[in-house]
Amino acid sequence: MPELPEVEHVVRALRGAITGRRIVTTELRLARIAPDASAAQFRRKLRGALIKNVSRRGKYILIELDNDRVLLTHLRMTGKFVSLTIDQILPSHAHVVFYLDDDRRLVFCDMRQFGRMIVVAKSKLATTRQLSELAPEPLSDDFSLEYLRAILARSHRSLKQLLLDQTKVLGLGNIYAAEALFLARISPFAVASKVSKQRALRLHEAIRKILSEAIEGGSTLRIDLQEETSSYIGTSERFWRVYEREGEPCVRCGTRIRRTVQGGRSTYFCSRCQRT
DNA sequence: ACCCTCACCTGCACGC
DNA sequence: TGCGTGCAGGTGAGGG
Repeated sequence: MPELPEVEHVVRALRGAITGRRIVTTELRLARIAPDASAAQFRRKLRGALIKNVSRRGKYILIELDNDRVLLTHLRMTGKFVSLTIDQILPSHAHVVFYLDDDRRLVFCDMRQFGRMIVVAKSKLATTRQLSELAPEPLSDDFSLEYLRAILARSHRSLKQLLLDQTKVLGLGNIYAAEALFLARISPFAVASKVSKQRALRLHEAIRKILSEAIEGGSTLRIDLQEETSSYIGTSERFWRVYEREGEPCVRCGTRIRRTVQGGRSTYFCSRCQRT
């Protein structure tokens, strides 16, 4: 599920659902979700805290508390939040339960158990390992064409791999990296340092377009109305131009979309539209 | 410093 | 039906 746009949707939904609530108590049911704290420490750091705001840095969710701490959450592959009343039964893979003062429970579910939570002092937020190395927000002015060109010039990796590196370009995952490269009409195998100025410009525009389109829910967004998934906070499904479309015709030229493995991950591309 | 590979998990689709 | 295989949108440890 979650690359930057999906995380942004989760953040917006969470903000509406839990801002102003107080955390009465917390149940950490699977220790590896919060590896830096015991269940008791985790509960203690959050007990009684008022949720002031919910925000995002890259794919990290920041739940800001009034006790000078921030609950950092990364959904990784399958993490989800769901809001339940006190008498609804817990879904499967419910690993963390936050009991709120409105008699609801905010539940973190994660089938693959890859998701992570950490409570950080607000004063240490900027220097915390998870956040300190991240590239600039891709939709902010800091992610300028000049920044991207500098990053490209310094790297001899393939573009696809570079785009997945959160310390270089923030927010893309396997899907949006493929989609951005398709939009920019550049091969995922192109060597970063050899990308021309014009292609760098196209890539810069494509990254911003693919992310903002997904966030603002342009024509390609359709909300999944299925009962089960719509109860999860911030869930949606989309139409992809190349991702998971192996063998189907390219939306630009009709050539069959190809899939190959690059760095151990699937890469989808049009071999005609995306020449180096 | 940089970059690659693999491990971390469960579930699901597929072929035999 | 049942079993084995491969694959899944993310990261970070470990090693070259």
